[in-house]
Amino acid sequence: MSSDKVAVEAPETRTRILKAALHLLEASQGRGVRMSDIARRAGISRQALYLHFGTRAALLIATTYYLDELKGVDERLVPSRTARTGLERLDAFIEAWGGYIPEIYGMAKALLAMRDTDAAAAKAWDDRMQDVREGCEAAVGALNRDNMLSPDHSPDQATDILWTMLSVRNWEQLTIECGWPQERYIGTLKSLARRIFVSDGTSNR
Amino acid sequence: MSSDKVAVEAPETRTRILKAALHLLEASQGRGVRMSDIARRAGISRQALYLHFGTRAALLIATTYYLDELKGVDERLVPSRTARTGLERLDAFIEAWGGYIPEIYGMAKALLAMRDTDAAAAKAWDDRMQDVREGCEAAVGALNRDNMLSPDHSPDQATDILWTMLSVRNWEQLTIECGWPQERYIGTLKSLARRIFVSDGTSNR
DNA sequence: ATGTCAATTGACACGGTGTCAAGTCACAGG
DNA sequence: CCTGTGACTTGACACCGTGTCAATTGACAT
Repeated sequence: MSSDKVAVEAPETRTRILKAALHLLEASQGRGVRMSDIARRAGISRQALYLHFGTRAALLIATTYYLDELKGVDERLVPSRTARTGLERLDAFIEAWGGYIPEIYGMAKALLAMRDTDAAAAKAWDDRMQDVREGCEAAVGALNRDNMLSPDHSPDQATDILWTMLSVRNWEQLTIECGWPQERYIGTLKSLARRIFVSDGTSNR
Repeated sequence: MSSDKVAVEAPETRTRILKAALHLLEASQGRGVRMSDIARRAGISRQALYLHFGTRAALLIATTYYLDELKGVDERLVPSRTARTGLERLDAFIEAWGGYIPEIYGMAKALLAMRDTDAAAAKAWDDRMQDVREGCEAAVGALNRDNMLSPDHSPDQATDILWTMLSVRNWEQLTIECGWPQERYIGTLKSLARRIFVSDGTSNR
């Protein structure tokens, strides 16, 4: 019925490619996914891939944006942004980002692997991480505004520490290498963050 | 004077190779070091490299052993092993390992990059990290024996956390990306570890 | 009929690792 | 002195994965 242009039969090659890339990256934890694999799964020739994305890095980067859109990063951050207290904000942010990591892990891993060799990939990754850092900064700032930030750390340093704690690598090490279930990861990180950043004497539990 | 076999003129090709690899890995932070680069710097042909090390991974792995020997890892760990209290042991271990990281960073980075694609490299890296983990376990155990381990964490979980805190990646993020000087890295990690693992009420400073 | 757009096929360049064959050179022992 | 032997050299080549190019096809629109 409703005709607009092509639709239905050909779901926009470009998005078919992105879906294929996403699926493969997820399935293989980001390791060993070649352009030809993605092409095959998208049902096109390897060369046609390059008609849409000039470079493996470009495809990977486009896939991250697609993924964000798909998973609704922004909405997930609403609880954090609307938190009333600094403590709530810290918890909400850890929950949101910490819960997002496993969903993007394959992508992240692949992009991270290119970071050392490809400048565009490096920039894309660093931009993303900068966003996360801003989230950390905001949480630390909220804590500070509540006079709850431990005097042991300046806001900047606290941001550095929180940002590092919440890195994809740390998630990987704790869940995949140490075998922690996701809930324990989230729970422990929340409690560690409180213990580290929230000043003593004032409610620690 | 003293003649043993060859010596002086030909410093054992093998070690010349290892030295070359080491130098290049250090100088380039482990990125973009090719077999041909190492060969050139060692003053031999690329193919001759393969007479000594069958594989890039094998060469990298041999280089880590050489590096350990050169830098005397074992001696560095003596203060940690001979510490009288758990607290001392924790501090000494953080100082020893945390101080070792910058010296092996280039190597580590190169090995880490191969980890995802090369099984031998993965095993070598994981073995090394397992050693570090044992150091963490020992420190946590000593703390526990002193009844100083915070009841918030089981020894196993505490080990996981300490091990993750002390990862090369975290060192990289804090010093290289956040620009922390090495002393601040060591100092902050020590204080974080105390804050996290040492039970409240009993001496925190 | 013409043009254009998306895609196809096949071929090829490049960079890096790893392999192979043949040759050189020095130094040993009979 | 001749003959190994071992370390090394040179040159060529295979394999992989990325990226490029040229020629072709088929569908759709004008």
